[in-house]
Amino acid sequence: MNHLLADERYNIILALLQENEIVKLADLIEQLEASEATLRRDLASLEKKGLLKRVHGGASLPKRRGIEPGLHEKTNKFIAEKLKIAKKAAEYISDEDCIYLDAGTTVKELIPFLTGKNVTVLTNGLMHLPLLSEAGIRTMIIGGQVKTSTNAIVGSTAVSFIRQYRFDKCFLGMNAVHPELGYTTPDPDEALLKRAAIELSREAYVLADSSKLNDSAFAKVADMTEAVIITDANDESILRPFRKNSHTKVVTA
Amino acid sequence: MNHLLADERYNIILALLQENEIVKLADLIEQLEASEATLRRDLASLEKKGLLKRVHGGASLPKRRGIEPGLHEKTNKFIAEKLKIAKKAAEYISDEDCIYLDAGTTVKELIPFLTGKNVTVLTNGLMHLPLLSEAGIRTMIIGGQVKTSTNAIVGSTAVSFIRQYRFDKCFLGMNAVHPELGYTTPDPDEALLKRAAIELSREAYVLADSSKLNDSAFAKVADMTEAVIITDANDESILRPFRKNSHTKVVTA
DNA sequence: CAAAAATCAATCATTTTCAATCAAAAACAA
DNA sequence: TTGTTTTTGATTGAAAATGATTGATTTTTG
Repeated sequence: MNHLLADERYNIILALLQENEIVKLADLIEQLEASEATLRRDLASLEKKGLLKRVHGGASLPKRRGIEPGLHEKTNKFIAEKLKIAKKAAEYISDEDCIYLDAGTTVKELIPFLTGKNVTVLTNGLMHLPLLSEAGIRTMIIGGQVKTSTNAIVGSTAVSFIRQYRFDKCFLGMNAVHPELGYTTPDPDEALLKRAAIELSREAYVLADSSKLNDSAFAKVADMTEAVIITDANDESILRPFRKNSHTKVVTA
Repeated sequence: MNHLLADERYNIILALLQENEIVKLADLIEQLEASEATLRRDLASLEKKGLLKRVHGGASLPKRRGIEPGLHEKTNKFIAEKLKIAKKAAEYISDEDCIYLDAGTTVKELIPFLTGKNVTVLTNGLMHLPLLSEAGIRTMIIGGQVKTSTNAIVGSTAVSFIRQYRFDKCFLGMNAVHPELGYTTPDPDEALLKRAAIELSREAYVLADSSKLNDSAFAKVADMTEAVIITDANDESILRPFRKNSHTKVVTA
């Protein structure tokens, strides 16, 4: 087995990682018969995608939070998609930005990409705090009623709290995205907060995997034109309705 | 077998610890084939993360290990005392009360006693949220800056947030309690928030085990007369200075 | 209690690994 | 084919981790 393609090397590296939790660069050089420089680039590239974490002398599995058994089944299915979306969203974040992070699993994947960007974060998601703390990010949390089922802050207090601030960007999760009906979510309280975040941001981004597209829920958050939609869907038949309105901005991860 | 990566050594050390409760440095040198200096650094690093406790000649499991269920048993040395204090404090809480719970381990012990009392809670302690949720208590959290070292909300935003509310009672932890110097704490930001809570409450209670008595810290919170002190100390020689001022209310658990 | 042994923290030289650069090789398009 | 872009491999100085040495501190022993 002589020359391997880049993607083949990627797959082997990731497979070795799954087996051993950690791989040494020296071992990779031997097993894949590629140069040190190439494999070093491979590791850098895979780390950028969030698929592994580089350590001195090799790489290890990235720390995955949230081993709660209940949520495991739901979240795991779209984890790769969520990661792609989060990676894309991170490209829009600049140094020194003040950003709002909505509660939710997709937005959570965005946090590891914030390290080193020196951003300030305001969030209503209690589940984000451990990761934000670990990433060493200046964090503020919205005050208000704790909704225990989703570990998020909601309610009128939360809305008036958030109105004290202005953001460079906001990143929102969303339950349903529809070309004509716009962004919607089941809980009216959450909808109010999301709407406020959009209004207070210079740029608003909605992160939604393809299962949320062309669906609608009870409470309206905003029209399609009020926020950029970032999704993993690349099927043109799904995306075409969204492109009809030229003011709707669609980004594919 | 080649040299081990740092993370691999960490994992092996921790695994050995799980098996034997204690590991000798000399054994690690032999098993991991690394130098004394390296392993010494490893132990220092792991101790910094709180994953083990260094002892002369090796390392042992940290006292607070066993991460899952009973948070009640593993906080500090004074659990029994804290529990007695919390139980006493709970006697002052009535049905339908609106109460403020300060961050801190002693106040945390109070939460299980709230079940069934139909109270509304405002808190700045992120560490309280799981227990409050479990107890099914209507909970609001203060908005503001997250202080990661103590898992609490602090800062000027927090103070102005709390001023929107009024409480029937507030329950505060305290680092130091002194008969003449009053209630003090090391962090001025925390002091401001505690002081605000006292002002906004019809009745204020400070929960402090005997190790905090007759001590003082940097930032003043309030005079002794402004809050009831609940403590486990029953040594009259300790308590007498506090009783000198007849306006100071002392409760022994 | 004092001496001896063991362990510790701090420092420095050595080795290993890293990131950046550039030239050669391969893949690709016109 | 020719020219261009992408990928790869080698080289470099910088950065990080390691191992040995030192003297200070702690524990054990007599």
